[in-house]
Amino acid sequence: MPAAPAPAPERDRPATADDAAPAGLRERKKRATRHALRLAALRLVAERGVDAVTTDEIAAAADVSVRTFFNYFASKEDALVGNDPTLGETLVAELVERPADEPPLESLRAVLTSYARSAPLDGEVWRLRMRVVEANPHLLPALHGASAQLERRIAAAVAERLDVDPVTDPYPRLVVAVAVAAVRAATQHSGATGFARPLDTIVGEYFDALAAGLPAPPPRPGGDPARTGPARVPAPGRA
Amino acid sequence: MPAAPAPAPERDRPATADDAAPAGLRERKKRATRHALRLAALRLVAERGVDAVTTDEIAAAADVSVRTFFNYFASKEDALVGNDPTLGETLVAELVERPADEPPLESLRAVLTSYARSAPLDGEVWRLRMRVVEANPHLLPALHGASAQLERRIAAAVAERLDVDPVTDPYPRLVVAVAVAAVRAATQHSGATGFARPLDTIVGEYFDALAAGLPAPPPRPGGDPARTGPARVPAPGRA
DNA sequence: CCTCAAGGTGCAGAGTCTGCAACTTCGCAG
DNA sequence: CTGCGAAGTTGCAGACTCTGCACCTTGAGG
Repeated sequence: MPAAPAPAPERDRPATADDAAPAGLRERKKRATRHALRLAALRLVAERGVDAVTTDEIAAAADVSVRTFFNYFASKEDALVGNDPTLGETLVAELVERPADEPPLESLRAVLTSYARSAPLDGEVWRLRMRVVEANPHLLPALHGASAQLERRIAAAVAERLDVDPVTDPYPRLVVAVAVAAVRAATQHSGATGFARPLDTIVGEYFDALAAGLPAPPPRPGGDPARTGPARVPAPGRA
Repeated sequence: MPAAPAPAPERDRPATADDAAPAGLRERKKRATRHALRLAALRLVAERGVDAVTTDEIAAAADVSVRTFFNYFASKEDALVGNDPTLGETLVAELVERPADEPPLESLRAVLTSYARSAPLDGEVWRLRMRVVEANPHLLPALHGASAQLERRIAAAVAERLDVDPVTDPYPRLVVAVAVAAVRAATQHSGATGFARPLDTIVGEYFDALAAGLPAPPPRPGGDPARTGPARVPAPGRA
């Protein structure tokens, strides 16, 4: 099933922004600091729990002042579960390059699988993040909230592509909300199953399921009560 | 067009929990205090903005101590955008009463439209909430996050109904994430259009769109560039 | 009445986060 | 290579959020 016939080109530059873009020294240092802070936060929290780690300690671990920590992240939670600030524009940029007549769900599929392909580059962050959220469920709201601004931004872009009013027309909001929800579900699934299969594959399958109208899963095929296969999305793919 | 043929019974007791359940004096007082606090918070923030209102002032406006405020809400944001703490169990309770062989998306549709029917009972809270979030976009993450715990709880219930493993099986997470996203999108749309049409109708339409695989909207019917109709979801309904 | 438990309150203290005013470092001409 | 402006870092003061704890107050039920 990962043998998708590549329905569209989708061969751009993913660019997670944590990417190794060869920029000036300043820019590189900034990225490094940001990354160091995030990693320090995640590592500390992973071993002690959210409440037992202060911004003081995180900053110290990354060798910067607390003030600097707050120059990079709006809050402790942001450091743990926040998205890269450039992600929104990156995704929108990829979106506008999709063929204008492509159905929105299809465009989003392309853009988001592309994202899912590049995101896990930063393996440790992902793993830690999932572990930390699992261990501190009260971070869940923050995790979900992290994509809120993103969602709004992308919905605006979709509205523009469709040439409809972004506030009164329901469609862009809906597709984007649903698409982002699917990506989040995929991410959680990926984390819950130990990152066994590539994230973009899972995201692709979820979009298949979406496009098929989320059909109910096979109604108890055999009768084995402990059915717990690795991952089995209803729709096999629209290849 | 809201003349939906009522595909399923869905005639239970919605019960928003801000419901007027005739309980003991203690219980009534608690509800009243909670409501007073929420309302006070929303009103103050609506006119001054989030950062210009302190928990002190909110508590004062509701005639309780700050400490009590925090007994009711985990944070200022929680008071503004948080869900009622009983909502999760209420929804799950309704969910388990759906016929066992009903497709999950259908069950969720029933439960969530029912919720959408009862929620707007508390008109002022809804209106203020939407207004406040619109005026303070940095609340958006909190708004999205508010349903995170809910989502997890419902997904667990769906997994149980389907008798699959809630952590390794992707389906429950996906349907629920998507369904909740649809409800949120509907809520936002409803707010953005001045609550012109009943929320449950909108939610119903969104579920139609979901079940139909989120088809692209009609590709520019005439050619009028300023097309801004009241609300026009692609799928007319699967009646 | 009387008692118990649930809820409300005040206080102290830890921690988060922001504005401001230096100070240091990078990028870029001249 | 030298110097200047922009960008980034830092420390500090201070407002605010949130929690634990001990002590009251009040509704529920004998």
